Amino acid sequence: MDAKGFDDHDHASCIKDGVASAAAYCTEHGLQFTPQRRRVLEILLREHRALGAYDILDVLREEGQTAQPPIAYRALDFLVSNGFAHKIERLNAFAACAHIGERHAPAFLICRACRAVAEAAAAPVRAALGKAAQEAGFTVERAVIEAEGLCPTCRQTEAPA
Amino acid sequence: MDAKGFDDHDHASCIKDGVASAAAYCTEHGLQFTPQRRRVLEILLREHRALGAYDILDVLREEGQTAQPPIAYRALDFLVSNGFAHKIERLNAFAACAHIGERHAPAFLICRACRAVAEAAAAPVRAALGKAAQEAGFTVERAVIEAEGLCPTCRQTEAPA
DNA sequence: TTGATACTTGTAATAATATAACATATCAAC
DNA sequence: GTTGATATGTTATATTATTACAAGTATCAA
Repeated sequence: MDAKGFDDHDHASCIKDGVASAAAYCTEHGLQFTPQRRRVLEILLREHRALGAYDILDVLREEGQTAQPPIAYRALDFLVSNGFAHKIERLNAFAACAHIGERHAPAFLICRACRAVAEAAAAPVRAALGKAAQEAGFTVERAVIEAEGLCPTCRQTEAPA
Repeated sequence: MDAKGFDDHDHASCIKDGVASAAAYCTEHGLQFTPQRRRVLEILLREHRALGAYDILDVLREEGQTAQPPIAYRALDFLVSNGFAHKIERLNAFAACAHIGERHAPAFLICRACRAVAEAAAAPVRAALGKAAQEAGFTVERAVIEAEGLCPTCRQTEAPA
């Protein structure tokens, strides 16, 4: 898994592929990929950033919808439950999944300067965490792994001249 | 570092030692360990659980104080800034540090059944995370590492008979 | 010991995030 | 087409957190 989000890439196809993958997954699993859910996923896919539920509501309202909070939270619940988006706990916000359809439990890399969020492979991290937990007799079921720092671009920008 | 919180231990001394360590640290660093801050730390130390800011306010009010939200958030900011408490992002809540005075950046083990929170050594976890981030050109400054699952006690209880 | 300065607290108001509850509409399977 | 499950519309409210400003307290130098 690469850390898409910090690299240049074809962002249009990034959105298109994300929606297509989600649609395919829904068909395959008998889930309803309704216009609302699709729209919220598209809004998230537009950015490699986490958006708050109310940011999403703002976008929906600009589009003319009368959007109350449950509209956003329900769609987000659906997207997160099915692996199309992730909740970033540190930000109380949501980001589109960069690898829809692939089974994965990533670590998140959050740039404090540009707010970009990327996913990184977390298997070794989870292994280390599982081991530490085991020593305490603790069984890990889920884990939040979120790093904050500087992405490559912002790191350059911040570097002393 | 052990994962105190799941083990039996002398909890009275646990509170006393925590407060004493914090007091010593404040003296040494020229910080004001005011009654409010001490009280909030004591409230957190009473439990090996994360408490919300409003849980703390409830306790303060029961004690007769007129406690508005900033009272709790200011004290918590102070405690977290100085390493006397940690914010548990997953819970939007705060837990007393189990190792006040020791430099550490732990992983948190959150029991979904009894809500206990323990700290576990996270050096290997952070190393793995740093490596994964580096591959993306990302520089980690801080990391949230929180595992949810079952503590040893609750695991027994949940086990099929 | 006084005044300057920084830090801490009191208090009211409000912002930001999230959920509950219930009515209505749509879907999907029979 | 009826029915049971799923999804949406809508109002209200709960929970978490911050802003702003006034007043009090500690610290330190002159």
